[in-house]
This record gives sequence, C-alpha cells and structure tokens, in this order.
Amino acid sequence: MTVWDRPEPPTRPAPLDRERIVAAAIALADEGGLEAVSLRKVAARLDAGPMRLYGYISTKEELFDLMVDEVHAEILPEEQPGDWREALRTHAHRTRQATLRHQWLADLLGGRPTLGPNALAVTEATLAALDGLADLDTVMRAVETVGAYYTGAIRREIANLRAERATGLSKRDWQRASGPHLRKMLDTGRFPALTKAVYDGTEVDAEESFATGLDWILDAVAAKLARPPA
Amino acid sequence: MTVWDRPEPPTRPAPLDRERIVAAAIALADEGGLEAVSLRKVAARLDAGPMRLYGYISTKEELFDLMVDEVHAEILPEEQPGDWREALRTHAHRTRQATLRHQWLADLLGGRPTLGPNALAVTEATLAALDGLADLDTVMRAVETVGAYYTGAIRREIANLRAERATGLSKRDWQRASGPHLRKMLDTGRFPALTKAVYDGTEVDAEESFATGLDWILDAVAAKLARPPA
DNA sequence: ATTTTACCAATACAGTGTATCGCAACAGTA
DNA sequence: TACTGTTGCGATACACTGTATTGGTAAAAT
Repeated sequence: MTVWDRPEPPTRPAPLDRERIVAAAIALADEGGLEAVSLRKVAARLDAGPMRLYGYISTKEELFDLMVDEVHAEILPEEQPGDWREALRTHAHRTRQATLRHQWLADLLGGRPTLGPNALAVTEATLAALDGLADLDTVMRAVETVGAYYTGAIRREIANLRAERATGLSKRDWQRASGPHLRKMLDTGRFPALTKAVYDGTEVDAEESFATGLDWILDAVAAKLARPPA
Repeated sequence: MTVWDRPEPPTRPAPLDRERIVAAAIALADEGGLEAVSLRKVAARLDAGPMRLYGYISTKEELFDLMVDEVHAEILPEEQPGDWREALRTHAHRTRQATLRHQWLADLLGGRPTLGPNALAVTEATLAALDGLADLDTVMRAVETVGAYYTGAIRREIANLRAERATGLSKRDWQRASGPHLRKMLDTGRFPALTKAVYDGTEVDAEESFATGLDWILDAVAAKLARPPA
C-alpha cells in the first residue's frame, strides 16, 4: 500500500477566531447591509457550519457588538491632537467617515452601550483631551452632549442617503418635484412653514451641515468649560 | 323553515383599517419590544390571517413607519408655545417622554425619514416657532442640530436603561463593582481618564442630564439666531 | 491501547416575511 | 330571481432565520 493509495489525512478544519469571523461579517455588511449578515452566510464564508460560530459568540447580537468595536479601531485617532476642541471635532468626523464607509454602523450607533476595547480606547482618548479643563461632571456632560449630537446627525444623514438612493433622486429634487406624498401634503396648505422650507431652502452639503452643527455645539461646550458651573 | 332553523349568516370578518392594525402593533411593541412585533402576531390580535395585512401595508417596514407616525401624534404640542426656545425644548422633552413610554421608538428614531402626517405636523410646528428669527438656512440648521442631539441622547438613554435592566443593577454599581469585563479593562491601567470618570463621577439623573445638554445647545442656537451669519 | 474529553457537523425546530393560488361572498346585470 | 364578474380573504407554500440538541470523530490523557 503506497502513499498514493492512502487518502489524504482528513484535514482538520481551518482554525477560526473571532477576528476572522468579525471580518467576514463586516464584509457581508459592507456589501449588503446589516440584514445581509446571517450566521449561516458568515459561516459559509469561512467554510464552516453555522453552529461552529457559537464557540466564539453566543448570540448574534454579540457578533454585532464585535463588529461595532472593530470599526472603532478605525475611529481611534492616531495621534493626540492639540486642544480639546480639535479632539472632539476629529472624533466626530472620524466617526462620521467610518459610518460612511460602513453604513450599517448607522443602524447600530447608540443602540447599545459600547464596552469593547477599541470603543473604550476612543472614550479614553476623548476624556484625556478634556481632563482638567473643568470639573468631572461638566466634562462628562460635554462628551455626552457632543456624542449625542453626532450619533443623531450621522443616523439622519445615512437615513436620508438611503432614501435618496432608493428613489435615485437628490434630496431636494425628490422633495420638490416627485415625492408625490410630500407634495400632496404640502399642497393641503396645512404646513406653510414647512412648505417654505422645502421650496426656498438651498441644498446644503451634508458634510458642511454636519460640521456647522458640530461647531455650534463646540461653541456651547467652550462656554461651559470656561465658566465652571456654580 | 323558521328563522331559528337557518344558521346565522356567515359573519363577514370584522373590518380592518390601518388604525386598528397600528394600534395592535404598538400594543405588542409596548409589551415585548420591537422584536415581539411579527405580522402573524399583529394579525392574530385582530382575528385575521397574516396575509390580510398586506391589503393595508405592503411591507413590514411600512408598518413601522406607521407606528412611528402614530407616536408623533403624542409628541405634537397641544398649544403654540411662547417663544422659539420653549418650542424646541418642549418638542425635545415630549419626544423623550414618548420614547420612555414606547421604548421601541428608540430603535426606530432617526432610522428613516419621517414623512407621516403627524411627523410633518410636528416639524411644521417647530419651524413655525422659529419663522422669521433668522434666514432660512440658519433656522434649518438650528432645527436639525437640536433634533440630532435629542435623537442621539434618547437613544443612548434607552440603551443604558436596557443594559441596567438586563443586569438588575444601577448604572454606576454595575460599572463600578460588578461589570466584570469593564472592571478588568480598567484595571489594566490603559484607561486612566476613563477610570477616574467611572470611580469619581457622581450618578446623574437621566432627565437632568438630558435637559442640561439640551440647554447648552439652545444657548448655542440662541447665539446664532441673534447674530445671523455673514 | 484504552478511555476520556472536546469539539464539530448534521439534524431539527419554531418562527419569520412574503408570493401564490383558489374559493367564497358581494355587486352589478339580465 | 338567476347569473356573472370582481374583489378580497384564507390557506398553503417557500426560502430563510437564530439557535438547541444530538451523535460521531479526532485529539488528549491515562
């Protein structure tokens, strides 16, 4: 019995780890959105059965948590920025850009507390940039307020972007000309201020709008940091 | 053959309308969260088969849209408030309270453009309160910035609330004492600022925190409304 | 060499959103 | 009153989901 007669030894299945699982899930989500991520499809990308994943995660939600934390590695700034304002601003913009790259993140942002190592590192960097500029409560309020803003702003931006993509029209064209429902509603005359806004408003670049709102909020934070509360 | 011999006429199924469907869906979501809402269960509440619903909605997402708009009826303020600041503030607080009553709303808030009649009425009321105080672009920026803030803040508040409920602990106790993962992370010493924040931070009431951040932002808006941009 | 342990694939289950199809009750006509 | 056309509902069906359970098989331990 030569070697050639004997079959190859039954190759032990390629080893798995969370990193590869998460990478596969992110790839799927990048291509087809969050709803394209099923445990079966993730496993298939790794030439494994679905149940295999349960050694590494115990529920699908946990997989989402891992995905979110993985993206936070992209968000973490590579160098310590100059002042607190720059720190908060770049954090916001990096989060926005990461979400534009991984649009499924918009569906998860703010949906659960983020306790992964990368997310904690991002929080740490932010807090460090504000350390000592005011009492702790004020600092926390500042970080949370800014965070609430960009979370909400990014979510809306992605939501609009999807709506535009679904109709193939730019937002304003869609609102103005075709959106038949909105048009009908506005024509009822029950929404005069809204009508004026839709018809007279100039189309603003999403990034600029994001940056402007952010600057407003940073102005407010600056005022509070300068004058610690009574 | 008397009346008594004849059977009752085969009762035509109770008529349906969107209102009843949405009410049933909201009831289910209030009890068991968004994931408890399935077309089969909604239909069962109305003594109907699942397919019956497709005469009134054409997809489950549309049902969610209707639910969101229905809650906006609770958000719409009953009377025109005094000044713009009061208008924006009460709008934010009413949205927050509606979300505390219908916590599933947190999962939907900001997830899609809201074009229902009630949502439009809310937007109209808000825009009307700001009408004429500045150029249209500034007004829009103000409304969107405030909206982004409370959307994000409410989402995080609900997310934390759920996490606390899942462990049965208050947020700080959970962070400080038991949250084993977080504890281990902080003990690595890689997150000094975060560690200080967790250990030295005072536990703040969620509503107060929400209101404070909101006031900061309203301050910023006030500054921009007063001095229209160059 | 034999037993124990650990892990992986297969199977199974209850449930999901939605397409399709056939029937039954109403409306309109003769 | 008899018939027909249309509408809308129910049942069935399909492809898929997340996850519990089970049984076999390969590595580790004795």
